Order: sequence, then C-alpha cells, then structure tokens
Amino acid sequence: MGIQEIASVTGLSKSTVSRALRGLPSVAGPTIDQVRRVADELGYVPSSAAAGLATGRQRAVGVVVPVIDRWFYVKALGGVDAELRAAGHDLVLYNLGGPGGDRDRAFRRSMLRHRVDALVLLSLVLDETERAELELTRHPMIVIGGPAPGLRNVGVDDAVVSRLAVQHLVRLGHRAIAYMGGQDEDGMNVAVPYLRHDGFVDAMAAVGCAVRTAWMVNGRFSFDGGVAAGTELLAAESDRPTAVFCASDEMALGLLVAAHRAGVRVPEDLSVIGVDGHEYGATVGLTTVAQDPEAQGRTAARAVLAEVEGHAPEPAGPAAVELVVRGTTGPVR
Amino acid sequence: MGIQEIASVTGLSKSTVSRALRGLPSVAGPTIDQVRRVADELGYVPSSAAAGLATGRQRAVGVVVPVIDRWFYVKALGGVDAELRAAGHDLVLYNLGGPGGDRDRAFRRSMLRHRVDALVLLSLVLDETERAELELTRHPMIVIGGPAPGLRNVGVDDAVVSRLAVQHLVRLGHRAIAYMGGQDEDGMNVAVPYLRHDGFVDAMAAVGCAVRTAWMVNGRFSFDGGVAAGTELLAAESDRPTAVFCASDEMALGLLVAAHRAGVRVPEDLSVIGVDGHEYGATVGLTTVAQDPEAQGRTAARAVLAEVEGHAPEPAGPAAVELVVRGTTGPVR
DNA sequence: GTGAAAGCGCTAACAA
DNA sequence: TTGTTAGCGCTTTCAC
Repeated sequence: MGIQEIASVTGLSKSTVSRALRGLPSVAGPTIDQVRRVADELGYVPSSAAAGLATGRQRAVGVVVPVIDRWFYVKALGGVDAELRAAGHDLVLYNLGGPGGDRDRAFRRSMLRHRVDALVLLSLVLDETERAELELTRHPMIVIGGPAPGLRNVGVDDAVVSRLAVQHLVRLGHRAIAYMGGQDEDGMNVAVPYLRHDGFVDAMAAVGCAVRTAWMVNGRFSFDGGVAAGTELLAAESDRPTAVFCASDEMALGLLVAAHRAGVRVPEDLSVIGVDGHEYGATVGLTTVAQDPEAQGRTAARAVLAEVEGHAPEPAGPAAVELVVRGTTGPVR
Repeated sequence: MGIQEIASVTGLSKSTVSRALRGLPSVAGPTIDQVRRVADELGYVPSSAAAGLATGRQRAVGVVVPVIDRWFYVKALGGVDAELRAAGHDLVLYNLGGPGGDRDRAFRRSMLRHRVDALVLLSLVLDETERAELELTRHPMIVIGGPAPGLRNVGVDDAVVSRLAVQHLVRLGHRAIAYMGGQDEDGMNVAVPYLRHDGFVDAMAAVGCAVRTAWMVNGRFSFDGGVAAGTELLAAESDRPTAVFCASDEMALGLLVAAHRAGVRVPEDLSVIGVDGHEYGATVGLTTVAQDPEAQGRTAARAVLAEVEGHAPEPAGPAAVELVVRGTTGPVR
C-alpha cells in the first residue's frame, strides 16, 4: 500500500511512480495516466511523513494562539488558513489554552518537533526562553498583533488606532473620555492591550485632555467583561464620562448592554467607540476603528510561506485601519 | 542535529539514545541524564516525521470544520484541542472554508495523507465519495453534531432540543410560535439545521399547535441573519407570532436587536428562546436550550484517541442539553 | 542495560 | 523518459 505496490503492478520503478504521482515534467503522458489509474484502484494514500522525511519539508505551518475563542484570533486564523489552503499546506493549531494551559509544555512538546515548516504567532510576546527554544527549529516565524522583539510582525499601529478614536471623540466635543481595556489573558503575555492603553494616554495628552484613573476600567477584552466594567463605570450618577473608548468591539458591545440597563442613552448621554470591526458591531451600529484580521492572517501566511521557499521576506507596513462612524458616537451634550 | 549526533557525543548507540529520550524503562538512570543533557546542549529537536514513519503513528488528529467562525465550531474545537493537548497530540485543522472553499480538493489533498491518526468531523454529512475516500485511510473517525450515516457521532438529540423549547413556550401559553432556522452553509451539507427544523414541526404537532409557513424564517444561523429575518418577521403589525424559537443563540441575539428596533418588547410582546448557551446570551438574559460543545469536543477526542490506541469505542448517549430560562421568555399576554 | 542492523515510504542525485 | 542507489531520522527486533 505504498508507492512500491504501484511500481510492482505497473512494472515501473518507484522513482517513476513517484514522479508521475507528483506530476513532474519528465514523465510520459501514458505513464502518468497508468500510474494514476493503478494508484486509484489500489486506494493509494500518500504518506506525508515519508515525504517529509525525504524532503525535509512538511508542507504544514503552525499557528499559535493564546486562546482560541476570541473574535480576532478566529478571524486571523481563518485568514492564515485560507492562504495555506491555497498553497496546499496544512495548518497545525497550537492553542496555548489560556492561563491554565501549561504554556511551557505546549511549547516544547509540539512546536519543536519539525512537524511544521513555519510558525505564525498570534499576538504573543515570547519570553527569552521561548524565543530561544523556537529559534532552535530555525523555522520562519512571524507574529500577528503586537510587535514582538526580534520577530517580524504584521498588525495595526495601535498608537494610530487609539489616536483615531480619541480624535473622533474630541471632534464631537468630548473631553471626559474613559478607557476600557484589560489584559487579554492573564499571564499570556499579550502586547496589544498595553499598546492600546498607552496609545490612549498619549492621544489624550496630545489633545490636552486629562486622563482620569477612575475612568480607566478593565473589560478583560470580552463581552462579559465589558458589561461588568461598563455597569461599574456607569453606576455613579454624577461624574460620568461623556464617552468611552473601548479597546475591542466585544467590550464595546458589552458596554452598550450595560448602558441600556443603566438607562443611559447612546449616543445622547454617552458615546461609545470600539476597535476591531466585529460583525455584531456593524449590525447594532457601533462606531469603531475597524481592522481586518483576516487580511492580516493572509499576509502573515504569505510572508512565512515565501520565506520557506527561500524568497526574501517582503517587508510590510502596518495593517490598514479605518474609522467607521456609525450610531454610537455623537456630539457631546 | 539528529539522534545520531547525541550518540556520537555520548559514545552510546542510536538505540540507547532513542530509548533514553523516550524514557523507556530499560535504560540506566545515569545514561538517561547524560543523554538528556547532551541533547539539550546540542539543541536537539526531534523529528516527528521520522518518528511517524518508523512507528506509523503521527500523534496528531485532524479536525474538519465547514467554516471556522461560528460559535459552536470554535467551542467544539477548543474542547477537542484541550483533550488532544492533554494526550500529547497535535491538532491539524482542516477548514473546508464554506461554500467557496473547494471542498473536494481540500478533502483529497490533505486529509488523505496519513498526516493524522484520526479525524473529528464537525457537523458534517459526507456524501458517498467523501466517505469512500476517507475510508481509505482506515483512520478512526467521529462526527460532532448531526448523526452521519455510517459514522459514530456525539451530539445532542435535536428532536429533544426542539421539544424542550416548544414545550417551554407552550407552558407559558404560547401557540403562535415562529421558527427561525436556516441552512447553516449552502452546500456544506450540514445536518443539524434540518433536524432542528423537523424537531420543531414534530413538537408543534405533538402539542396541537399549527405551524405557519410564513413564520418559518431563515436566519442563516448567524447574528446578521437573525436581525434580517427578525426584522422581516416583525414587520407586519398584525398577525405576529407571540413567540419565536431560534435554532441558535446567535440568531436569537439578532432577533432581539430586530425586536428592539421594531419597538417590540421582549418578553411582553414577544418571547424569544434560542439554542446553544452562547456567552452573550447569558449576559443579555436570553432563554435558551443550552448544550456544551466543548464537552462534546472532549468526548469526541477521547473516543478517537481510544480507538487509535486500539480500545473499543466507548458508546456514548446523546450529549446533555438543559433548558435555561432567563428573561426573554414570559407568559403570553 | 546496551548495540547492530534492518526498515518505515518516500525523494533525489546520478546513470542509462 | 526511466531505473539504480542512497539516504532522510527514527524505532524496533534480535543479540549480547
């Protein structure tokens, strides 16, 4: 049930069969047909392990995610997958599984086994040990999301994202602006939350607005977290912000629910702007700084694939972002 | 940079090194230590291809999804992943990529390459050709979601799901009940939508309620689709249903938005019940028939893993479902 | 407790 | 255009 069988049946040599199966040029037309036919009849299934051993190429790339059930990761994963599929490569998913996922073992056990030809890391900042370990494999690597020291990266410029949001709000007359962020996953060492946070602080400074500590809340980058943090933020009748910049649409969506429950009208009493371009946001009219994680995934995949092929890595600028004004932001009253 | 190097450096044989590295019993303690140390120093990275070739086992399982960005698939994928990770297996993701994904090629090209030891199919119904092709690999297979002819499956009993929902509504006095379903993905051949639809029809018949064709709407199993279908359903001032059973929480969430926009109060004017147990639903108070896709993923993974190990497949009953009554359903007025 | 040798299924020079 | 000959890096009898 290997290439050998086909060779015996057809009376050809293994090499010819191998070449025919791969559609290499130097094989006669009839030979190809014959081999294909016999392979079908025999129910031949190629062994990627054998091919991988012989060539040193696995035709697979690994994608590492901190957790799997976040909008951004799912979308980016989809983008990487689409590109890999087009290139005939498989996708091996390495889910660090969040704080409880035993990150270390996950790192060693699998990623280092030469099962893949390259690695796409989603929003991860690696520590020294991890970097060193991954370097061992000498595989092309790229990260999507926050810039990681020593690694190429594709992603938006988070300072720009925050600035866009703050400027939009300021133009509408807001100065009492709150920030909802968080640390995506405890201990997962994700950079983006910090970048967006710092971007917000800088942008506020640039437009001369004061940042109030009480208005920097933690929405944990999730819908639930957004509801919780929003509820707390809006609890005080007086001394409320007139606008909130949420570092992700999922949190913004949660805030919208909190506002609704608290009887706070949006955008009359409160303007809300998010980041991402989540589909739910589009249909509920959420103003946002949209990005395209799927495109980022595709770009990243193309980049590592090119590097695997030996092409020079194509240097890419920051990914596109776009302010999408919808109904949740309005002039301050 | 292989096992050979370590052998040379330590003066041991390849076999001993191999055994030491794998922690087999018949190796002296000091030898193990020595081998481990040298391996570390040399930056040894094992080759899963070589190991796979030699043993015939890849220590990897494939997960096939129709599309990747649906709540259920993401959760189930997470469950499969958790179990595989615990068992030290890798997860190869085969995303059919929806209707435009060139399903055939995806099937042939990758899944049939012996890259994985087993396959977990998410909600897929295979046609004859596909079944035949996959059979070639002789790998253990299981499907999560709708029962697939000829394959083991784990999932909820969709007739029960629909009955639970209908009975809940009927107990509240509803008889004018609409159904929002859809065909998840065109051409993706997913069974669940049909099962839930039929379950609804049967359950309605069982309680003596009439099913109105105009009240069977297509929410495409998505949030957007739910908004659209809901808007349409609620457009007619008169002749509205008093309750809607949505075959997924994502659609139910969309319906909630549509109702809000149409000025239809929930649950006073309209009761809404979904299926799934989506986190968003929990925080907005959506009544639902909850299931646990993550648990289903773990169960499926355990099952195929056991089969790979040669253990008899553990026969499992249908997965648990639970009616979770929250705020979106109430007595008919 | 350790070693020698064969082989997993394929690819890749090098010949013919 | 096709065949021959070596491996790829590991596991696994079978000896010692």
